[in-house]
Amino acid sequence: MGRGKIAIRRIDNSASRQVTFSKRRKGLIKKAKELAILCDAEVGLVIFSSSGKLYEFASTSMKTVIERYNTLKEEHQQLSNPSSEVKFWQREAAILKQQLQNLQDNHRQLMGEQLYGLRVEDLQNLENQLEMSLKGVRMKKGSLIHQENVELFKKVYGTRDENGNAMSSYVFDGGEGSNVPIHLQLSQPERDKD
Amino acid sequence: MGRGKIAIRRIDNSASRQVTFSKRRKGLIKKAKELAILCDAEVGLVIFSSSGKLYEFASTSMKTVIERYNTLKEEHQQLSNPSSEVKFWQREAAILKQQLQNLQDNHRQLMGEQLYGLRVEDLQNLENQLEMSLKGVRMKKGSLIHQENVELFKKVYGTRDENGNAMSSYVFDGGEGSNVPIHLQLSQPERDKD
DNA sequence: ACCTATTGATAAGA
DNA sequence: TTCTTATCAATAGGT
Repeated sequence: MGRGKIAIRRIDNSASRQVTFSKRRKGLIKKAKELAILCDAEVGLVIFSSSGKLYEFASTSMKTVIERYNTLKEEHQQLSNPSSEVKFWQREAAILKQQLQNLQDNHRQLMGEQLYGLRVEDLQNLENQLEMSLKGVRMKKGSLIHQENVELFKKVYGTRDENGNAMSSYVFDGGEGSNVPIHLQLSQPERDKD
Repeated sequence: MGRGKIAIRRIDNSASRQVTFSKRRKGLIKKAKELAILCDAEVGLVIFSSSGKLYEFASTSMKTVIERYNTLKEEHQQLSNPSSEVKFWQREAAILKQQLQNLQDNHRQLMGEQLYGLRVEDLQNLENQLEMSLKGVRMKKGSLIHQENVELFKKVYGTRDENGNAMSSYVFDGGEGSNVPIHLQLSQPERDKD
């Protein structure tokens, strides 16, 4: 529903993911309200953004909805473990936080940001890494594009080869030492439905 | 959205209320799914029909969502229930783990690895990003090298030893492609902020 | 349940 | 973030 249709998969670009989140969250909550009013239903909706912020809607109250839900599900089993377990999870979280921090710094540098603490040597390493990555990406893109061309070619010319016509008359060498396997995948993977 | 617009208030006719409930419930759940996938959000949705039947959707599991919700709410009103604190840290760890996972995937792609699921379009975006990064890194390296040359120059010509002799007559030009490590490092790198 | 005229939601861009 | 607008998607009213 917009200037173009989009596939339902995680939006890579963080900024547009955020924008889409705002718009769709608003739309979703509006429709939840409408359903509750139009159809006299009790609705509870909880949304956590990827950054952990909470958004909620409840036609009555969230407490009521959750209690009704739990009652219906008869899920009242509580985990009962003491407080030393708290320390375990705190440590777990601290470790993960540190790893995240490191990776994020690394990532920002890879993205060409936050370069201020680096020495020439570090920058050179970064540059080399980026060049390697670029090479890999371009190679992959090249073979992918070629693959699509092959499929197109087959669709146009290659359909009938029972009568002795060659399926294809050209071969892709993969360029610069390409060792990417070529998958001829004519059909799209099925998505879930419901 | 239909043959005519309708006011958002309870539908009196029981039959059409039921029909509308079915249609909109389905639409609402679809959109909840899409939001979760597109925006990497955790979504929980509970719907009780006016006749009391339960319908639900959760991007992870309803149990997880409700626990996260309750934990967050308890946070807001002073924490420190022993067992809920455990849950809090478990959640914290889970969230961090997920973020780490996402970043790692992202990182591997930036490093030119794990390119197999991507479409040409994705690869093009990656390539563009890498080129931008490379540009930034090279620019930074260039200005750093220049700065070091200035420092060197000052040491060579601006500082003499006790006998008035120049310490060195060698001048480094630091041109493109140089990867000779030079440690002058006059200032310490700044660390992170929040 | 299926059909489509219409309204509603929203992707992209400013 | 908000506004606009071209397009795609959801659905109201019928069959």
